[in-house]
Amino acid sequence: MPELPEVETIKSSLQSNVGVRIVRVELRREDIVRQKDFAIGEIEGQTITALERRAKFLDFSLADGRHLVLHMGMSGRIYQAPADQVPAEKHIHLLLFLNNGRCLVYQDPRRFGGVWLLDKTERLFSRLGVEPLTAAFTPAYLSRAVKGRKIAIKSLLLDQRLISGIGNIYADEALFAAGIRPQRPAGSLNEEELKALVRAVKKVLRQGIRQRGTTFRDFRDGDNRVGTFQNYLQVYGRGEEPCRHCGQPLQVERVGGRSAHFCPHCQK
DNA sequence: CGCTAGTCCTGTCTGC
DNA sequence: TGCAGACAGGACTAGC
Repeated sequence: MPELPEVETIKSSLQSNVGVRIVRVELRREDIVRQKDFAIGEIEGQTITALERRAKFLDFSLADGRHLVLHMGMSGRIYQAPADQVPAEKHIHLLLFLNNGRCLVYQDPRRFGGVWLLDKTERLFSRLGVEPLTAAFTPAYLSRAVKGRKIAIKSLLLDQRLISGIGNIYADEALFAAGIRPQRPAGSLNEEELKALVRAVKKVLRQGIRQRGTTFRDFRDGDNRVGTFQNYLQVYGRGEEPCRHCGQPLQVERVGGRSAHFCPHCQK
C-alpha cells in the first residue's frame, strides 16, 4: 500500500514524536518482527531521536543508537492516538506508549509488512537502490540500469534494488506522464525517453507528497487521515475510462504479475 | 540471467 | 443472504 509519498507523509505527520520517550511497549503478535538484534522490551525508556524514511521503510532512531524499523506492506498503518484511547480494532500488532500522552498504533491486516529491531540499519538498507527524489537519480543512472535489459520498464521501476520507493500506483502514473507504455522492454528506451521518465518519476512522487499520499482504500497518515492524490490519478484504478488527455479508453493489462494501467494512444 | 508463478495474509467486491 | 472466486498499493523465492 504505502509507497514513497505515503511513507513520507506518515513520517511528516509523526515528526512531533521525535524527542519523546517510549514508556511502554505492547507487542501483540511476535511474528511481525522480521529481524531482531535485541529484545523488544529494550526500547522501553528510550527516547526517539530521529524519524526518517528510507524507500518504503520508516526508521525510528533510538537514543542508544539502535533502530526500530517498520514496513507497511500492502495494508499497514501507523498512526498516533491518545494513550488512553487505544482503538478497539482488529489487527493492531504493536503499540508504543509515549510520555507525551500519545501512543503509536501499528496495524496491518494482511501482515505483509513487518518490524525490524536493528543495531544498525545497514544490513536492511544496503540492498536498496537509489532514492528517486535525490540528485543521484539521473537519466545517466537510469540509462546504466536499463542497458541491455529486456524486462518491462514498469517491472524495472518496481525493482527496489535499482530504484527504491516506487510502487504500482506511482509506476503507472510516471509512465503515463512520460508517454511510455509499461510493457516496453527497458533497454529499448532512448535517451530522450529516459530523461522524460526520470523527470516524470520525480514529478509524480512530489505531487503525491504534496497531496499527502493516495488513499485508494487503506492508506492513512500518522493522524489517521486520508490523502488526496487519488483525485489526480491519470491512469491508476481508472479501468477503461476515457483518458483525461486524449479521451480514448484506457487499458489494463498484467505486466510482471501486476496490473498495469495505461493509455494506448498517449503512451508509446 | 530473465521471467513467471507461487507464497505470505485479510478484506472487499462481483457474480451467481 | 450465502458463497465462491478474483483481486488488492509489496517483496521474496523456487523453478524453468
